[in-house]
Amino acid sequence: MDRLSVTFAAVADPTRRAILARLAKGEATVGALAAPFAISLPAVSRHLRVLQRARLIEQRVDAQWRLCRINAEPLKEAGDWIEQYRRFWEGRLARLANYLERHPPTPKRRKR
Amino acid sequence: MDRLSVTFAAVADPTRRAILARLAKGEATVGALAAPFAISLPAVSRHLRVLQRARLIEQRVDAQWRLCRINAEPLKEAGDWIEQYRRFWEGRLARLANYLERHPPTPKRRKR
DNA sequence: TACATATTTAACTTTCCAGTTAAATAACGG
DNA sequence: CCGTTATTTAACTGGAAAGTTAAATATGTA
Repeated sequence: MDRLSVTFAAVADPTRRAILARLAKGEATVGALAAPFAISLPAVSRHLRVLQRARLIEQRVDAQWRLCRINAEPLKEAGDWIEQYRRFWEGRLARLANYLERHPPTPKRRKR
Repeated sequence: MDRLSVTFAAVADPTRRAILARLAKGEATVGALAAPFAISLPAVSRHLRVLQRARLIEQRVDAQWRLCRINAEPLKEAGDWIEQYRRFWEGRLARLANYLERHPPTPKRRKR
């Protein structure tokens, strides 16, 4: 899978987004990250592996703890991709599309 | 699934992103959208259903054609979510993180 | 050494996703 | 009405994802 797909897939899960939100406030251990969720620790561990594969987090070992840290850098590329489409949800084009939705141009029949 | 998850999941596929890129240039029929890909028409049809479920496209019927149109509006919310993390990949915080990565602070052992 | 804590790995289940081919549906044009 | 074109639905397959419990691994402490 390409990087962009991996990034988007990683954040397409509410648990993983919540984990990132928590890490935005600072480093945390796996246990601390797991605490708010009703799922088992192995399940969280796997979510972390997905985030790690997407390079959205990094882990550092401190004794028996794994301290997780956010690495938002892959989100830059994702944000850039989305940004391409900004003109479609704002400005002239969006208003035009909106207008056309309400006032369809006479639908020219396609002959062949 | 929540809206944001649905949106991210929809764009986490290169074929679907390519379809959106094509639609950014204007409306297209299902057949025209399918043409560039090496996959069957039913497969494309399902990709379109995923995009439609995410409300990233809309379809309009013209005789036996389904004309697809982009609706980037859901990307706004996705972009906003990503934007929250911008400060982590640029500016002070990113530089600090980078610095710390290179010069780890004396790792204080956790006692208990 | 032995125990407790933190986390991962293994093995398994269930569900979802993307692809296939073949058949169904819908609309046009002669 | 019939054949052609456009697209979807059905039925099936293979593989990946997310969850579970139980066992393994690693480290600090008594």
